[in-house]
Formats: sequence, C-alpha cells, structure tokens
Amino acid sequence: MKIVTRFAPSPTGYLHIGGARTALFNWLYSRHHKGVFRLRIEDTDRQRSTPAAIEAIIEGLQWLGLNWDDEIVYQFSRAERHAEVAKQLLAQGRAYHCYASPEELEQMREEQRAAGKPIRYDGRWRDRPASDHRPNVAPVIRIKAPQTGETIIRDQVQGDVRFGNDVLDDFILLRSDGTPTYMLSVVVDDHDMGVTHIIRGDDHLTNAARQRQIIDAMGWPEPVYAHLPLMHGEDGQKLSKRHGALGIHEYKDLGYLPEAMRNYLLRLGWSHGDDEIIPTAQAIEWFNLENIGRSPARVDFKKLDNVNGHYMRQASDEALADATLPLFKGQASTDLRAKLIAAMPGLKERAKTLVELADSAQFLTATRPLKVDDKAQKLLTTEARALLARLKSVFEQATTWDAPSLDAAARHFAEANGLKLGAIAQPLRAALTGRSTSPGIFDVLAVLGRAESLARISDQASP
RNA sequence: GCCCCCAUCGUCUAGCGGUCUAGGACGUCGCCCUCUCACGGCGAAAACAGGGGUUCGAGUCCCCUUGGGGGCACCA
Repeated sequence: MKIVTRFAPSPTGYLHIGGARTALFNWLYSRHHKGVFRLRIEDTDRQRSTPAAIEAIIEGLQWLGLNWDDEIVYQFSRAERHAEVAKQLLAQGRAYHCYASPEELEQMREEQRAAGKPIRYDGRWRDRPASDHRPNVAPVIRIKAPQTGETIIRDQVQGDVRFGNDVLDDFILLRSDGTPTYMLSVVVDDHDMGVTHIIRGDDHLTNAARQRQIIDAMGWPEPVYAHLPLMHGEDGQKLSKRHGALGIHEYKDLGYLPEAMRNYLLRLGWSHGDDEIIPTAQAIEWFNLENIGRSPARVDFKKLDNVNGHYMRQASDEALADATLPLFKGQASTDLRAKLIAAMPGLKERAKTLVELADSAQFLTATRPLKVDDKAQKLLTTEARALLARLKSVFEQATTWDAPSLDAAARHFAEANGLKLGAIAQPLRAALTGRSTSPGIFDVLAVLGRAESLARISDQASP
C-alpha cells in the first residue's frame, strides 16, 4: 500500500515551530516509506485566512527543504464537494436538519454549565419529524452520531484511546449558510486525497473520535492516526509569541541552517537511542512512529545553537560563504565571497549561527583607513589605546585577508612589540568593561574595522 | 464542570520487570589543549513527582493523588 501523509495548516498565522515539526514528521514518514507527502491549506475560515500567511507557510516549508508532492489542495475550493457529502449523509439518514438558533444553543449550554453537566448538543432535533421543520429558518445539518457503545482510536503514538459514544454529540456538518465545518472538510479531504496516515498535533485527538463518526457513516477506510504531543515554550508554558513560537522564517533570519533545524526538530519528541546528530538522509532511513515520545517537549535555543554550530563546522567553506553573503546586504560581491571563503576556516569554528558568522566577518568589508570614534576612544584605557594605534597601522597595511596571513600579521606584530598574541586582546577586553568574553583576534579586527560596532559594545558596557 | 493525553537530571531524552549503585546530549562547573575566543579532550554536580498495590524483584505493570497540557463553537 502506498503511504500518503499530509500537512494541513490553516493560514491564519505563520508557520510556527510546532507546525514545522508536524510537517517534518509527516515528510519523514512518507519519505521513509517512499510514499507521498501532500500539502493542504485549510483556508475555510475566510475571515482569518490571509494570502500572506499562505505565502509564509509555503516559504517556510521550502526553506526547511520539506518538498511536497502533487498540487497543493486549497480546502475552500472544495466546499461544494464537502456539502455534497453532508447531503449524502442526510439522504442516508446518517444526518439530520437542526433548526435551533445560535441563541437557543447558547442558552442550552448556559443551563448545562449552571447544572454542572457536560456541555454538548442535546439532540433536540435528532428525531423530529419533517413536519416540524421551519420553512423560514435555514437549518444546519448535524451528524447522527451513535449514542451508545464506544469509539476507539488506535493511535500509533498514544495507544488505544477510548471515548464513550455518550460523550460525543451530534456536531454540525454543514452550516446554515451551506458552508462545511472543519470537521467535515478534513474528513472528506483526507479521504479524497487518499491520505493513509494522519500525523498531527495532540489537540486533534478528541476530534479524531468525532471524525470517525463521519468516516464510519460514509463507510470509508479508517486512516492510521498518530497524534503528536504539543510543544511548549522554554518556560514550560503554552507555546506563544513570547516563548519561541516564532515563525519559521524568523529562525532563518536568526541564522540557523535548515539541516540543523531539521535535526533539532526531529530530536524534539523522537529518538533513536543515544543518537543526537542525525543528518536528514539518516533520519529518513530511521524514522518511525514507534519512537515518538508521548510527553510534550520544550524548545531549547541553547541546544539549537549547539546543533547549528555542529552543522556549520561541517559545512563546506563555499556553502557557508554563500549562505552568509546575503547578510552583507549591498556589500555582497564576488570579491567579498572570495575573502569570506578564505577566512572561513577560522571563522566557522567560533560561530553558532550565520548571523554570528557574518558579524565576526565584518572586518572584511571595513573601509580603510580604519577609525574608532570618540565615544569608543574614551572607554579605552591608555594602554589599550596605544596598542590599538599600533595595531591599526599594521592592519591598515594588510593587503590579503585570508586567515593565515592575518594570523601571521598579528603574530608578527606581537613579536615586534614584545607581546604575546593573547596580550593584544587582553587590554581590549579590559577596556570594554563588563564584556564577559574576551575578544579573539578576529574580534579585535572586527572592532578595528567597525567603529560603530565598538560604540555599540561600549553602550552595553557603560553603566 | 465533563472527556482525553502526559509525568526519568534545569532542558531534550535512553530505559520496553532483574544486566539501573539509572546511560547519552545540551546547558552549568572544573581541568587539559592553546597566542585570545572558539573547537576538541577529560572529569564533576544534576533525575525516576507523591502514595498505595501486583511481583521473589518496579524507573519499567495497575490504581489514586498532585502537577502540566488538550478538547467540549454555525473556529480551524
């Protein structure tokens, strides 16, 4: 059997890290089984769906390298088909018209709340004869769900989850304006798209029981379910804007590599023994549903940084230079690219993100003669200032910018002045009070090359 | 309120009844390497939420408590 998975985000916001992980798992599963991975945009909420969000989702997936198969399905465009299924269910007696007004239902729920009873539709129109129908009111169509027995979702992650059918109510399939509800649309689309495995967030677990009512009523085959635990922010609270629920594009802007992102996301909720660094090809080979964890995971930027650093060190100088070049904005050029590649061996060892890499490579674009502005000057100790002046003269004359020759120049300078190389950095650090890390030789160069950068650092350093 | 899910170091996790005086990774702290930082190497501190069972034996199985999370719309 051909495995078909799908990722079905609703374009009401940007693709966040939780959604990205869901997409990754679906993608991995289909690739492992040489199956199909499809993308469906659930845009039936016309109020909240935006073209910008659709764009962001597509770009995010592309950046992550999660390529989908076949055409993208836009759920809204399939509304007629969804309505057709609702009517078919109606004709088969598996659904019925309900004329209760929203106000009436709200009152019903209010009473249930007050009485401490479970909140659900009470089936008031379930068995009413057609003669009761109100000609001047547009009805909704509700599923006629079984009221006894139980529905068991055989979930690949959560195990068998049982729901008493008495807690499942007759939910709405088709609204009074003739548009389908989410519950109907998903089921119909998954069926029509041939989806065999539904891998999605935990928040849909209880929905699965409802959706099964439709599937059973239509006599369609049951898909295999795998409900992933939701992700939490760094503080353990619900994922929100403050807690790392950044759009995936923001991770790109932060300087993370797609490969690292995939590795990090994979390990968040899935494991393969003690393995940590799992390149994508290996992940495809190993991925399965059995090893998905059942408890929610928190995002951890420190770990992401570490994984990213690993992939950066592993990347070729050329590839890294190309990935970093765009960060130089207008200054990017083939000349700069060559310099970047030359300096890369020394640069990539100490950067955790592309942004850090670009930052420490700023000296490459410094216009000479180098200058340090007054504000920064004032913060420097006399000793450091003198050293800086002498250093400047050396590096102003430097013509080649590859790491070895810079290193040689610095060494030469140190020897000529009777200093240890490390000593060049030390006074600078002393000058920049409060800076916890001592600047390396490249940092010194960066400072020399960027007066504004020094000013910025001193802003942070001064009380 | 009702239904459902979850619970091992700070974090991600290994563990699928004995081999667990609980392993790995990130982070933290030492030491080493070294011209600084970083990388790398070595080492340390750090966890089975609590209580009952079942069993010769429980981190591993069952129940309860507690604590998190999700769902209960003419949203998706």
